[in-house]
Amino acid sequence: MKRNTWQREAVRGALDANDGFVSAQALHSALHATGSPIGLATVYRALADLAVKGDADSLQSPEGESLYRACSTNLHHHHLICRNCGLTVEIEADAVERWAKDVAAQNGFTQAAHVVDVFGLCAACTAKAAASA
Amino acid sequence: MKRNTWQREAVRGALDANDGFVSAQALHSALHATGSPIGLATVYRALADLAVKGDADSLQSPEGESLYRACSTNLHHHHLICRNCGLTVEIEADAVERWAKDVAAQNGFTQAAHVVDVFGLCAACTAKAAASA
DNA sequence: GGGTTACTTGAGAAGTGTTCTCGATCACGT
DNA sequence: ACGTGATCGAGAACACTTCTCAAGTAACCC
Ligand SMILES: [Mn+2]
Ligand SMILES: [Mn+2]
Ligand SMILES: [Zn+2]
Ligand SMILES: [Zn+2]
Repeated sequence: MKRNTWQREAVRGALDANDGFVSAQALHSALHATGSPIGLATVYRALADLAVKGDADSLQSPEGESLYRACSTNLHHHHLICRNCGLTVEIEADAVERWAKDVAAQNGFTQAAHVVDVFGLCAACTAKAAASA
Repeated sequence: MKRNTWQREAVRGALDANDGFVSAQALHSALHATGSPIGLATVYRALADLAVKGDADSLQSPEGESLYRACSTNLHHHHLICRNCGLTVEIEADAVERWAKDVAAQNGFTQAAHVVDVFGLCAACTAKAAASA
């Protein structure tokens, strides 16, 4: 049985307050900035739990860090992520789903899972980069 | 100018001898097993160089480890990977390429890159798993 | 070939993200 | 309230990767 603690609520709240993908450490810093004394290990545990329960999506940044996000739907979908500010657009593509399943089956693979993410610079960050260049 | 050392050749050779994706540490172990005294840092450096030159493909395992592979083509493609034995099938899918480009453009994202990998259990590993179950 | 020089190597230290340990704390059913 | 076991948090431990720097050596020049 899972207990309700202010720590778990704080993590969920911080996730909800962020619209992009964030790392455990970034979330911990954000919480500390608001005065919360929550421990880093607890943030990691809470995020892992949320991901397992399906209440949060997680992915690895190109640099290998685990990022989390409270998504609007718990249906399977993918993401278009700004590598500068973390802004995220949820995308779904049945064609890609079918393709992934088919390519695995055609090669005799079972228990197939896929990683499909698109990283780029969002419009705002693109404009900012152009201005400072 | 980049020098030719037996270390670099050894890494390239070990990569070529492997048909699946392997980690730097696994490659280092394999080399040591053959009696090579090559250093771990050197393996990391050689693999990074190969990846930059386009002579090796790299991706992150679901566990966050960087894996490398000498692919048969240096054209853009993706992979179907056995998460048990590392066996890899190279796949290309123009439809996915187009989709990735379009979804980024439609949302105002620039400099889009995509991560598309399929992980599963190859036929052999599937059979082995069934037999031991 | 011998000398010069800058690139490369490797052992270990350091860095980074994440998980583990374990005594203290606290949620929750009774 | 109480008891009990889940949860917390500080720091240690871990796994992977990169850095440091003294020693080694490939490549260029003569
Ligand atoms: Mn999908
Ligand atoms: Mn592609
Ligand atoms: Zn952005
Ligand atoms: Zn396999």
